[in-house]
Amino acid sequence: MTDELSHQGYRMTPQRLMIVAAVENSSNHISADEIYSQVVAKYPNVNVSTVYRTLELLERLGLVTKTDLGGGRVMYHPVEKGHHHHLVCKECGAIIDLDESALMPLKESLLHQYQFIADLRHLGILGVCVNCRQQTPKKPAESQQGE
Amino acid sequence: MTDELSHQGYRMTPQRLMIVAAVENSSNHISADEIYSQVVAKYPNVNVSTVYRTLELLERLGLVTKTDLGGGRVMYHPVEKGHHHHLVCKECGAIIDLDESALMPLKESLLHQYQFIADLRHLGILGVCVNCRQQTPKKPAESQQGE
DNA sequence: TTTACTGCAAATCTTTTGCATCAAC
DNA sequence: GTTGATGCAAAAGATTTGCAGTAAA
Repeated sequence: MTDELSHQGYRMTPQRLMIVAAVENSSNHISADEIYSQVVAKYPNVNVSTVYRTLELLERLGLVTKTDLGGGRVMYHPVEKGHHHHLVCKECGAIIDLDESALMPLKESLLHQYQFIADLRHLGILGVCVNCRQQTPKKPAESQQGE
Repeated sequence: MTDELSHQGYRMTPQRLMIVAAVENSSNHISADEIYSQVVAKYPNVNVSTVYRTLELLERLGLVTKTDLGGGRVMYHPVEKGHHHHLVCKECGAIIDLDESALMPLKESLLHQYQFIADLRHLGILGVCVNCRQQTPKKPAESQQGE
């Protein structure tokens, strides 16, 4: 990503480097807020607006994608890590990655029945995961709400 | 809905009646903001917070569901009208209703392969609709990769 | 009369923007 | 030295909340 940036003539500032690193090191998806926290830890002067501006740039260059899983928090993930989808557990907030192939039948049926080209990059499916399903007791959900 | 409310001991205020009416009369999905606009037109004194509080109540009572289609606007729709899903066109913003049956195969495969109980009431699928598909082919990067 | 509901204003929370300054090239 | 990038503060947009007054039952 940094190569791509400098290649395209963008300046390589320490802030940018750290933000890019945060996105690249994220397992899969990361919010602007999480990136900000990470960067601030080592570079107390950075501002959130820089994070947003950098993410916007990365998105414009096609290096990261933005996903709105609902709940008022947009997630970012590096394109180079490939596409994946999310099963979001509404009990415990866990995010399970879903293989692309699981959605191909849906994509095809939408295309044939509705002539709709589904962009399944941005898909989050809400539900209940295995663990929460078995431990019926409701945890005082900490991470998510968007019921 | 009004029956249900008064039945449960909630007070029937004119504001509440109008908010409920707005939700019931909406074709399918309506935002808090749209409800507010409708209500304010006839009752200039109502406040947005009343709209939100009423929607929260209706949701708690299981009379409406909340759907976050992304883009920072939450949509509400009456449960009694049955579930439906949305195909959201990212070109023109059109929202196409999708029959529940189209998603049953997905729901089942998620259950079997991931032991995940998908709550498909809250699903919005981004993509490109028929009209926009036939017209100006815009961003080559996006439509090509099928990312 | 009682207290649930409302309006208002102010607070959140996430993201954006204007602007003067600063630093990458 | 240019001018693109940053920090700061303030704005914007959606939603929430504290509080005192009001009206439904």
